Amino acid sequence: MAKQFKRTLITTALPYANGPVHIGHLAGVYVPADIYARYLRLKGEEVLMIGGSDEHGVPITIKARNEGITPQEVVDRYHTIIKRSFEEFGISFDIYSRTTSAIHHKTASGFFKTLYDKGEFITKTSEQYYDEEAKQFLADRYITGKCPHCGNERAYGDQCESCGTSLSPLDLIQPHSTISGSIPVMKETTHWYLPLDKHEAWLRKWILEEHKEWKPNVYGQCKSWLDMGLQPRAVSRDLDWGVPVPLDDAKGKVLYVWFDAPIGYISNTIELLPDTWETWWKDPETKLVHFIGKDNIVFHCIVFPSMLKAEGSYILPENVPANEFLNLEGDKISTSRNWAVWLHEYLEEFPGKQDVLRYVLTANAPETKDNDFTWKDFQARNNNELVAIFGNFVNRALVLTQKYFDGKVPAQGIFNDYDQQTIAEFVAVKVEMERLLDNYRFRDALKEAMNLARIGNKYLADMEPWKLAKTDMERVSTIMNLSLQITANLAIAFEPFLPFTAEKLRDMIGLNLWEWNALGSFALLPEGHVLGEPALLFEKIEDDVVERQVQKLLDTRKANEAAAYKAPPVKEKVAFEDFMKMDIRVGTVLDCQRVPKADKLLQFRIADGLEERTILSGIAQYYPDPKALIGMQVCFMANFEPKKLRGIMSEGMILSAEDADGKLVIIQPSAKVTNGVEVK
RNA sequence: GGCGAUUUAGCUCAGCUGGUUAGAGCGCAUGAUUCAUAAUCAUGAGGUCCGGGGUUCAAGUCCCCGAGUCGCUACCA
Repeated sequence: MAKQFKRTLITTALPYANGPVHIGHLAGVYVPADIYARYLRLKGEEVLMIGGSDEHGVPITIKARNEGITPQEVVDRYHTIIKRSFEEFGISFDIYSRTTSAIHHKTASGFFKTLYDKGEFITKTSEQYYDEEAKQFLADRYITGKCPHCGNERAYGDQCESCGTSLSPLDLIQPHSTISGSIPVMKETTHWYLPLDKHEAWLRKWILEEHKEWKPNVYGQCKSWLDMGLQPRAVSRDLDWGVPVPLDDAKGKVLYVWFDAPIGYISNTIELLPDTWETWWKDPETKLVHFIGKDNIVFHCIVFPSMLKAEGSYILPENVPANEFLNLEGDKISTSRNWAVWLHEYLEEFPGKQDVLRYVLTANAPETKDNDFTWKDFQARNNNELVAIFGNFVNRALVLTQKYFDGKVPAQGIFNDYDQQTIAEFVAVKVEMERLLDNYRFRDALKEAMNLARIGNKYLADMEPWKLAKTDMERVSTIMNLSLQITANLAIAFEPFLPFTAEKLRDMIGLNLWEWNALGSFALLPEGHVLGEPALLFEKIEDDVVERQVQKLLDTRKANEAAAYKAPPVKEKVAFEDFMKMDIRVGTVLDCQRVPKADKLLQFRIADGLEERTILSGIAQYYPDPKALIGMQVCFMANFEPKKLRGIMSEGMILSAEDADGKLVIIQPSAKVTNGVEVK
């Protein structure tokens, strides 16, 4: 814990280049990482902040296919938007690159080769779907078919977007390839796996014993994984978009994104510092810190460290300050549902207000639990805190100086006890801010910075220079000098959080010196120094502005609801004989109960006119009271291949209609019929 | 279902290894003040610390049972 480091390497989760960046990304990763980087730089420490776009993986290829463009064009588009909006927002990356770069391909495949040569991988052969027409294995997302759960015809091999359940390609009914449309066949394929189980022992010691200071959620989740026992993880996939596996017998195989992406941190460092990058990744005196969201904990605490350890020459992260999630107006942020505040849109609609958003996201950061971003809160924090406390104090100090001293820093004179006490408070706040920042508690650190402005306001209120001006200009001189020194201190204290404002303030008062250690000094502005024209640091945000934003969101929600359901296109024509192959019948529910230890499954006992049969159906969440279904007549597929689920043999499928919102409703005959009759 | 985290004033959050009347910011109320973007400063009112048991001289803080929320994971014919 008390370990001293010479330099700090900060990595930020690589945003996936299939969409722009939104406030959730910012609050969770980039704003805190940027605060940390700026703070350390201000202290004069050696720091590197690495970022980049994650540009491989199946969803990007699908997006490309849907839009009729190449994957490269997709990632070019979003990489450009993301990179530009980060820059404009003041995220101070030393480099923001991408995983499609040549350097990354070289680095990642080299990394793989090293592990391969060291014998760190095992291979496993399994059967996967293969498209004979396109002559390639099909990634989960390349297979569509009917969702066994909700009947959606366009479910993907990994997930049904209609009902949200995750699937395996083998689950799909009537699977077909999205590439050629042909029906895929099962074929053997071999992949390399990283045997995480082999790394369990040292991981246990390293995390559970040596990093007890990690955040509770991070530590707890790692412990949970380690206690469950680690499994080998495939590092390659059959796909043509990505970093090719650098082996002769690996045609058509690329590195799995999870293996590929974190190496991007390394590649981007190499791109930036081709000669000295190893100092940053291999010297034990470098402190490596990963900023991520909570969904990424296991990758960064267990998987990536295992990769680094297997390679052998790399250091391990010192901390992984994962944040929780940010919600928006009470709802989960969602790219696909377009429920988000997009950074590039914010920058356009609120020009010059980068710091307002940075402030709100930090003051309300999801550091310990999920938080909610609301426009009302955005407005309140701007008007009541930035304008009223920080902006107002600076304005008071500058306007008073203008009025009484012609805009020149007046003589300091002699500090009295109250002055000294005020100065002492500043020094105390500085110490506290350091403690908080060093422990990744940015929300509280920002609060302390605001306290400095509060101290300033109180100082002016207590000293009342506007009254003394009538009797004791010498004292007023000291008061205003001190107030200006406070202002200069604010420019330093706020730099990590509100860099644009800090710069504006520095320019305004002509402060050249700015380093963290100057914080707490009251000799930052010399007597006689001429100040610039006072300008407002922040402006009020009126009701109609935030109302418009809320309206925009509501419109989005409405549009989403309207667009939520599109009747799927009619499927391929089938012959009557094919239809007749399906044996759909009516039966009566004799019994119905939940399957233990399964969230979604209901177990039906059906009177089918012959004997009885058991059918499982994944509709438990829509029928909270299974007993109520007893006695009801249902339609079911009678000649399905029986299948064991959760240890119970299911002999058929209950037919349900899936509503627009994904809700399943059981189909039943409109009048009572005899059990076992056919439906046609 | 399993595992992890979380649940404290209207809102957002602090409360380390259990110890006098549970804290902060915002909002609210009252007062003071006018240099300032009606901003500021002071004072105050707000809490069966998710619910139920238990350990202890003493529990928001430890143990057990349960509920809500989020994440990971299993299941989805």
